[in-house]
Amino acid sequence: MSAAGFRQFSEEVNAWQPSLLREVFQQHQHQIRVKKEAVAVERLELIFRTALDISNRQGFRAMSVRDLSEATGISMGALYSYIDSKESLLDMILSYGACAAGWAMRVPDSVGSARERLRWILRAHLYLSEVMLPWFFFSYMETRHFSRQFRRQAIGSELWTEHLVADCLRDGNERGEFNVEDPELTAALIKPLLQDWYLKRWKYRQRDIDVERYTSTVLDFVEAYVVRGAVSDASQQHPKEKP
Amino acid sequence: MSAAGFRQFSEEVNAWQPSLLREVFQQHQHQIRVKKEAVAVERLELIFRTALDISNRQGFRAMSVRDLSEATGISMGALYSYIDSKESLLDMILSYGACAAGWAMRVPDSVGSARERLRWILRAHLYLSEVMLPWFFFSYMETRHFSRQFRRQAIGSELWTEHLVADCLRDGNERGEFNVEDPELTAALIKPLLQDWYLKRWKYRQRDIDVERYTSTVLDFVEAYVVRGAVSDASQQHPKEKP
DNA sequence: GTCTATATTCGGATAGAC
DNA sequence: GTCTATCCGAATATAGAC
Repeated sequence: MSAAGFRQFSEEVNAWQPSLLREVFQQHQHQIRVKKEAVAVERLELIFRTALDISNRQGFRAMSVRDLSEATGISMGALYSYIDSKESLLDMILSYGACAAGWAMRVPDSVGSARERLRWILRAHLYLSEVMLPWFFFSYMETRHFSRQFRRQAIGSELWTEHLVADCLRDGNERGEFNVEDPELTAALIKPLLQDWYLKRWKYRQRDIDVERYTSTVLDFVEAYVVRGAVSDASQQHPKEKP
Repeated sequence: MSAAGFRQFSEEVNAWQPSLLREVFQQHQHQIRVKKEAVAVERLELIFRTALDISNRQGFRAMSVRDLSEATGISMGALYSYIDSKESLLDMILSYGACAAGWAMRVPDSVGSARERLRWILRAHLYLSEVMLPWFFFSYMETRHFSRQFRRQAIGSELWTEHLVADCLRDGNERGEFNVEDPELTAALIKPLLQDWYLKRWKYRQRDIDVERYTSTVLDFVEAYVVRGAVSDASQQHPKEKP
């Protein structure tokens, strides 16, 4: 998956959505009484989208299945033939997003410089969270209410991104591109900069800051710290963003 | 309020707790049937502490008043003579924390350099959130479930800190201490670095990172960006932390 | 596959004895 | 001021007709 311009990234992800939904349907067939894939996938998309929307305003627990029924226009009875329980709805929503994220965040093998890889990772994370904003917000805010199993999963994915960044920083240190005293702690500090984009989306929307502007500012912010005092620092003090 | 060492800061805040509780009691007397201040203040402290604890694990909405009754050892009936309703409990908890925050974040007039003022603000915010961790976590996570009125209040206080930082950055630009292209956006990016401390406390505890270590890393991180290319940059490239 | 109607559980709030 | 017992509305989940 390339992370060049946001427009292109967004189109690539959206082109994948249908096959993601089919995968979720197949993985959860034992919880879904409806058998026709075409019908189910269409309904599931509506159910997930609506559930995320309501949950992100009121919280998942506060969303009654009745609310969901009314908002989707699907009756209580029918709804319960797509979901086994409210818990299994949560289950499906989570694996839906996790599938998408796992797929979109595959770092390409093209080595390149550590700096370029760092940019790729941060950019991909920000772009992905913009495309799947409701899911990212939901996942962050509801994690602590999950069952043990799901919570572990969510925390694991939080740490996974962090390790990806930390590895990149260590690599940059070795190559003389970066000069980072504590790569783990630095990676930990970079994470909330990525998360703020989907947690405070309302604020950035109000201020007319789009995802590309935010991304390039974060990259600047991070790079100022990580290249400070590095061997190849002088030549790249104020690098132009390469799209 | 000084923000020198964390220990000292913490003691100063804790010395104020009793009078804060008394103030909350007096402000909410119309919702509290119990009249003796001494009794009420002691019980309220227990109620708030326990409510924050349960809410931060399960969410405020998921915490039943029965849960709270059992955890505090106060019967349902007695509990309802301290709170008018679950909503008014929320009300009291919020003003309790807001009082404390408003009091502890008064920036001292001693001008000093912009850099020193920036340090003071960030440090005070981090230290305060460490002392009142449960309240900060609660306030962040539950804001979106609040009623219109409380939500405005919470958002206002989010923006207030941000403006404080933005002003400081603009001032630093004028003095030639900083070189920040967009003070508002930069302040917006600094905020999540402060918030991560109380949102992911478990992670930092696991890694044995204490509040002073975290604070000095954040200060380094932020300063690398804001002083980059500033007039007085050269002389202060790698400043030692002054306690 | 979808609907309406309902069984059952749970949580907020109160009454009234002590 | 504190307790026990209870009311009542709301939410999950299901039964059974179409």
